[in-house]
Amino acid sequence: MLQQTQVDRVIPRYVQFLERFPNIETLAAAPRADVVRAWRGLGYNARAVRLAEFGREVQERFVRIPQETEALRSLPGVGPYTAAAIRVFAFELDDVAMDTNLRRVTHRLKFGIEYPPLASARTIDETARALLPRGNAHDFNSALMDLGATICTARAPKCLVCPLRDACAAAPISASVLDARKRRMRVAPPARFRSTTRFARGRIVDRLRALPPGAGISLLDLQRALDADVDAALLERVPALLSDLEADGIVQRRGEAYALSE
DNA sequence: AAGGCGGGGAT
DNA sequence: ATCCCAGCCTT
Repeated sequence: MLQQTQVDRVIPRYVQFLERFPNIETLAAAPRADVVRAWRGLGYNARAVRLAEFGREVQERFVRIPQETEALRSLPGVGPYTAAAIRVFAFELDDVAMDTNLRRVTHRLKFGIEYPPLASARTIDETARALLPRGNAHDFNSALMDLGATICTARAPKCLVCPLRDACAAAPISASVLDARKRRMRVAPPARFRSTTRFARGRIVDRLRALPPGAGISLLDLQRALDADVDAALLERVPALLSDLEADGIVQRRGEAYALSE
């Protein structure tokens, strides 16, 4: 849930999710569509599909969630960050969970303002590892993430109250300078969000999620339901979007009707 | 290496 | 209005 989604918005969903799926056995036994339904409001619905698969594969291949990086990485939805996060926060092992916060904090601390980038991802990672205190990875990761989320923020960092100010290569950062450097790097202006396929996909899945379990909806009815929210140009592309969603394992076609994939 | 994938809070 | 978020997977 925390992959590209802010902590404050995850917490209530996470609590609800654990009520419905309190352990890996329950998750493994649950229909995929149940997991996708429980995911409402979180976005990036493919993560729900991967989590459902994660549950099944853990039970099938490992019984319990493994601790080794290689084994974790072999599971669906588990990349470099998530594998390290499980090791650090669930198992108290020494590792670096390099998320967007740690990346930004480390860059600023050791190399200066991150626009333009002054170090490769690999170098950033090695730099953070060199700072990791043995036996205190949980505190280390937690502290730097919180620092990044509250003080060393992406937009307007609060260097004046930062405990690392004196040791920081970037401090004090002026918000306007940060903005200017960032703008200088920008290439093409992004499209209006409501006219993106991304928006339409989200509306489609949300409509299917609202269906009674087991029920489906025809293409025509679906387009009718989306008419108020989605541009006409995008409405024509709903069939293609449904195919994409089907390929992603989110949607299932049943004859002329569409539903969440079981 | 680049592009796709959501939704909502913060500024 | 725009930015950004405890990334991952596919091409």
